[in-house]
Amino acid sequence: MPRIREFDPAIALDQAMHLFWQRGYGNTSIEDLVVATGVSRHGLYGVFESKHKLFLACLDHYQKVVVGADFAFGVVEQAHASLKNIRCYFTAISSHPGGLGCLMANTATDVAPYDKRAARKVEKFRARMRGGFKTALLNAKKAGEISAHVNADKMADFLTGVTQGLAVMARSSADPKMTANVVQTTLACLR
Amino acid sequence: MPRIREFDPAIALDQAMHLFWQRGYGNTSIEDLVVATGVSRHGLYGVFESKHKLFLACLDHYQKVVVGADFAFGVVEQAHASLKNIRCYFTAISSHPGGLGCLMANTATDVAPYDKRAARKVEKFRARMRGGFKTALLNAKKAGEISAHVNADKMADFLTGVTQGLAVMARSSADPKMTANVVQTTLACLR
DNA sequence: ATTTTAACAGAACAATCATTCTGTTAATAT
DNA sequence: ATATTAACAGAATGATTGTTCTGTTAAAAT
Repeated sequence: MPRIREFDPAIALDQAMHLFWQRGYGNTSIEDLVVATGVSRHGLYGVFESKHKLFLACLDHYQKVVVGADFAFGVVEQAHASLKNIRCYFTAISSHPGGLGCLMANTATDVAPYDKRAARKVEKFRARMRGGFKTALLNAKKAGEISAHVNADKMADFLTGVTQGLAVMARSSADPKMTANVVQTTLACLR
Repeated sequence: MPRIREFDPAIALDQAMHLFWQRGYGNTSIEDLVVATGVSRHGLYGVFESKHKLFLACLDHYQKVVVGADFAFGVVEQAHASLKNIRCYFTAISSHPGGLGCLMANTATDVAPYDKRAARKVEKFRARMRGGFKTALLNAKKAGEISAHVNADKMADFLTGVTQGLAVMARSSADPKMTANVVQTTLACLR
């Protein structure tokens, strides 16, 4: 009996995510979201409840479609990923000048200190990266691609930390040569 | 003839800096600054012109008193600094759980994408770090503390990048063990 | 003592924020 | 056809934002 919804929540979520990624939580108003999604205030509130919950949903969506993409960190999370995949990942993120950085890293500095739920998602995100790197590193060790003396746990933490630094650099338009040097030196640590 | 100012702009600047560091630019209102500094709106505007200019002044102040402190990056910038100083610096920032991160790194993700003047300060800050690290690395090479094959420029870029990653981790309350692993692995790269 | 100057406290301002409300419209079930 | 349901567009709301304005007060120069 009810009137049918004229917008696709999944598409609106994706558009909202890109806006939050670009502008950050605090710099994005409901009006901005209305314009970007083409959905009325009432429509957004009806589906997502509040700006805050919409944002949290965007964090999950980001991890699904951006982080997990097989041209992004997804390449490291592939089954049987090894050194080649790690190199591939770092090469990919280093060739991304004038970028938006990483929504999770932006959230870590922006909203995590004020928002426990966002903070938890950031922490889970880091755990995810550490896990992905660790598995790939163990595979690489098994294949003899890296030294047997490498501590996979420590190295995974390290790679995760470097990734966050690269995200900050990308968002603030660091010199691409500097980014390249970070990546190059990081990969050299894996020998 | 005029009435004399009842507050010290230098003290107000320092207090404002700590507030911006803690809360970020967007999450800090003039009212917050009035409360924290004990200075009236008119007083703040009379001396600092606008919230934005006050923030920029805080970025400079931060670099002077926090970054340059000799228990912080200042230790790397000391004359004749070498490997020991770099180790000292990383050890110091790793033992800082539940911290505020780095105001410059926060600014890099928060406001730099929207504010050219802040972006320029972030870029200058990075150049400063690279320069400090490079000099210390060259000293360390000369002293035979690190391999002669180390490329000081590249390694300085790398250390700067890692530092930004550690700042993100500190601000979002990453597990101290993870931070320690990042630092440990980074320092191991210097052999 | 009086005038001058600018800092003072805080009200006032217009803009913008997230959120809610109002009346209208469209799709289905009867 | 009609009643019902919820989505629609957009106005209204109250709070908060950065900034400016108003009248008062205090220090120094005359």
